[in-house]
Amino acid sequence: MTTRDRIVALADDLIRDRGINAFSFADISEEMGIKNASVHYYFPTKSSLCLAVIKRQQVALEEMISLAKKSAPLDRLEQYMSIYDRSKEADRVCLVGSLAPDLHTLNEDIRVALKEVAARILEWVTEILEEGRDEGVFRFGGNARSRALLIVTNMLASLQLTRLTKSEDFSIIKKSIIKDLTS
Amino acid sequence: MTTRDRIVALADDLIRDRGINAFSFADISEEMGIKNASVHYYFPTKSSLCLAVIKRQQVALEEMISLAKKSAPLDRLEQYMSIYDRSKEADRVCLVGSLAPDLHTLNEDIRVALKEVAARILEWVTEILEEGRDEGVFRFGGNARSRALLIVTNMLASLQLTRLTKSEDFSIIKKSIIKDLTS
DNA sequence: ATTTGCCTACCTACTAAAAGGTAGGTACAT
DNA sequence: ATGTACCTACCTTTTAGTAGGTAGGCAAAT
Repeated sequence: MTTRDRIVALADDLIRDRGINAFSFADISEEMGIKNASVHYYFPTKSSLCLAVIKRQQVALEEMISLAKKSAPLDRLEQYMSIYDRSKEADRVCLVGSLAPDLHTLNEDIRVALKEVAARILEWVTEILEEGRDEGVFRFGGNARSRALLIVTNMLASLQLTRLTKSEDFSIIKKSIIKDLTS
Repeated sequence: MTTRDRIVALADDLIRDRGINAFSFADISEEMGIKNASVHYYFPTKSSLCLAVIKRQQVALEEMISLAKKSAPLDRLEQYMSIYDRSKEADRVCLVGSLAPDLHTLNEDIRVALKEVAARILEWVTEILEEGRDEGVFRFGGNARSRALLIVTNMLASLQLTRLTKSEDFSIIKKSIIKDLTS
């Protein structure tokens, strides 16, 4: 991994651990054993670093979507949920859930990119649900996008809420979502 | 309203607008037309101010719960949801949803208080659901607490996600929750 | 009745640390 | 000899927080 990639990965981790406004270039440079100015060499501003984190997420998301393309709807849904599994293990929240509360402190570029991510996730889950219903493996009321909104909000907030309640609540939420859809 | 109460109300608004780590004592003192040091007179540290915000939320929550006590389950659920309505109108997120992503930057006192709030909300919604099911007005699979987890996560994240998608999505989510329970 | 003293609710003026960011230099690889 | 990937050494602003002062209200002591 290049230094640049390591910086972005570390920033991503810090943002999802404690929020965009609670980490500094010093946190990154110290952790990496380089100097403050060297981080600025790759990312002149904090905004540019944050944007890189989001763009990376976008790439990873597209990769996951196209990798899952051939799977059955239920498998695809479980793959979607597994994104949050990995976050939960490290007690991180998701990127959208970390940045949305601080949205009003972020510049336009970042807001646009974040909106794209949110829209893409919703689109993907909507697609999975539609296909699942057509195939008869999923049952749910309302249209697929409304159902996707419910599921995405469940997943997003589960990482946040279960920081405060019990960790087991995370898997309770996951199992309930699947059960609701398949029974 | 006393100066002290105005400070707490303003801090609450700022936290839910842009996050705990993106507002300063200067934001408060300027808005109120007093000096930085005067805010410190009431709240020696930022943590103590944040704690006061959470305690205020706890009081408001208990007030709402006891005020709603005699209402029917469906009305009580709608009263619970109306908390988020008021936030959505001002494009604010909820306190738990604002602080949870930044939890690792907060001290123990605050974490404990926030856990209490989260637990109390869950308890209340669980109660409403149980009673609604017993009375035959609500239908849902799984136990009441699991269902409460789903609904609370829906509401918490709806404020965050709909900052990024469309505002109408917020009422779509609300209506879907009610419809799922009552059909 | 007036003085004395204390409390509340601010103020001025400051500090130390941390923040994001910059200018310009260097060492090595191509 | 040019670019890449760092570095040293700054700067400015903002941050949370503090020390100590003051003006007015109240209340007991003289």
